[in-house]
Amino acid sequence: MAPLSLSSQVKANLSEKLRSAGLRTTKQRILLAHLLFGAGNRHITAEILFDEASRSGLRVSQATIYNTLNQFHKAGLLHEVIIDQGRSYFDTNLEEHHHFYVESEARLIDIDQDEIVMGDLPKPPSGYQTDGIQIVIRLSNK
Amino acid sequence: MAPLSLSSQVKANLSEKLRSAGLRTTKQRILLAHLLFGAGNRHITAEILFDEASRSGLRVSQATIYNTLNQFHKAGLLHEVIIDQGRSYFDTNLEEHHHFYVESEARLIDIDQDEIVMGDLPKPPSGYQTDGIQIVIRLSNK
DNA sequence: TTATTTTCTAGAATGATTTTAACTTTCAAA
DNA sequence: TTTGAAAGTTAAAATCATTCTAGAAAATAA
Repeated sequence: MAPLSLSSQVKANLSEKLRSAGLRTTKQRILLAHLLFGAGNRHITAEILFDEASRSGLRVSQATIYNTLNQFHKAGLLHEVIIDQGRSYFDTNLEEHHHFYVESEARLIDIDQDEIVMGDLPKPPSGYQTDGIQIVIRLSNK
Repeated sequence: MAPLSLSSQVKANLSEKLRSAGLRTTKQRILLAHLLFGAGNRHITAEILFDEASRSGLRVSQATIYNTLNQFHKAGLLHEVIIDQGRSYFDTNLEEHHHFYVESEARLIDIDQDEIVMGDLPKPPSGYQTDGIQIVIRLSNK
């Protein structure tokens, strides 16, 4: 496939996004950011992103995929969802929300925050602070 | 360390537990069941169980540790908790309950069911059924 | 006891992720 | 601009948890 070429407008927007997250702009990061953030909320694994990058015509190494996902995560651009033993999902939706997980399809489905009504959460033990809450509802085929 | 020897009473109880779960009784399974179920609720990884078994004097292969944890899980004697990328925890507490997870210590802490007040859960999409719900509250040191 | 099935084991294989070390790019300062 | 230090990228090797393999040992059934 011919290399995906991004308009300079799109590139400028993505560059700005990376810079304001404290990240340098590189060709690889711009392309990967475009794949990640260019089309609504996504749940993405390293493997999926690697395949999409390959198909889009930019040759990116696996190491760069992993580095980039981790950096974007640390910079607050992605949420990590741990739901499957041995494979990380990264969620572009940064709003607090939760997930259905369809094990048979290795697929995540968002649950809007307002679809789960929760009362008080338990206080963390002393000396600890809450870092995040994750609710996963596992689904199987009926 | 001298091999841990279990009283025949204890062995009989564990044998019964395995048999009624549909599992054959073997020396390894009895010892591992004792480590798992002999001392209140526990959150255990393959590595922890392997170390405890080694220290207790029975030489058990890693493969047996993994096989046994998976079999006990399939037989309903253990709950699997996926909370950490690339490592499974098995929980001997079969009651519905949830967890704090202290990342810096790789340690789980139970949250009693009645400490979390939840309203209605969202209905699964059509064609799917709910298999289980897991709530994890990640903690960091204050 | 004997036969059949299951379990156990060491070691190889797998699969996701991280590390290494050399090379390239970015960016700030001259 | 040039330049040089710091950061990023890469292929390949290493790591780590877990699973698989194939043969030996133990458990149950006949």
